[in-house]
Amino acid sequence: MPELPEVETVVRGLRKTLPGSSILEVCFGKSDFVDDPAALDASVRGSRVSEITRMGKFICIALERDQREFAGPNAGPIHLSIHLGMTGRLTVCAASQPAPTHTHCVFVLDGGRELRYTDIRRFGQIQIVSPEKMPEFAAHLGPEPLEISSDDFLREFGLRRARIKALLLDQSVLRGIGNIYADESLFRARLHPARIAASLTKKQLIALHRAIREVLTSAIQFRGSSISDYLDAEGNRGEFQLRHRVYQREGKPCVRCRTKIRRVIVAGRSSHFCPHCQHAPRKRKS
DNA sequence: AGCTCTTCCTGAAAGC
DNA sequence: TGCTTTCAGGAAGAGC
Repeated sequence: MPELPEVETVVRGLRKTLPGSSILEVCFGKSDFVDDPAALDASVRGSRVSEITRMGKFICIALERDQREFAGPNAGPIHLSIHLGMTGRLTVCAASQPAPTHTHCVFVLDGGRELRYTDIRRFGQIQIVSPEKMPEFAAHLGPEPLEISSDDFLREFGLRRARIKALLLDQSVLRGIGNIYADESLFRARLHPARIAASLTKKQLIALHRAIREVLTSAIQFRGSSISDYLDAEGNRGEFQLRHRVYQREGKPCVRCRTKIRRVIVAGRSSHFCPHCQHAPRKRKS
């Protein structure tokens, strides 16, 4: 499932071919995951891609719109914001290539190309964000985990009474971390996912901050983790799944101590950890 | 504040 | 073999 490293890889792939492209029209398959498909088409039809950035797990495609074509309040730049959900894929390819099943949104480009959004489960979302709505959009998201300073990290986590795993998954605390990288970071920092953030020592929090940076940086280098359906913008698999130390390794030996990796539900999510390296917190309830 | 439960959706895997 | 059930999970919202 696409998290920060996967989305970053997709964005880097899109940057190779998409900037400067014109969008001729948008075609939908199933469109129940889009608020207003007709409005989306009207907003992007005739626009030109300027730049592509990432905000947490969101792909932001900046579009320039000619004043002559987009009159009045409809003129000016906008952002196309795309969240891949669990199974979303975004690829650029020749229109002549057969579209995979579950391709639900096609941006027809100049030069006989298409930007295709394929999403088996349709948990993703595609929306238009105007410049004036951008601050509000960004306000729902915490800092980038690769940019937050250790001081800010300590401040954010040090006082929270929630379990550390829940906080790592909370996009308003940090943007971009999902289940894979939460588990992998906690393993590397040797912290049990159910630990209360505020109960952690400064040293432990610093170790976690560092582990997050290391895991995400490494995962980006290996172009993400291809478990389930993830493929990058060029249709390639990532390789970081081969380097997972706990995620989806239930019952397999810990790479550090050979103890069997366990899986429990924390914050409503499967959480993989080594019971020897990551000590459970003191019992809070039955 | 933070927890749990529910909803959305499909396909893989388990159960019978 | 073949059908039915269960489960996974990102995010948001409800209710406690």
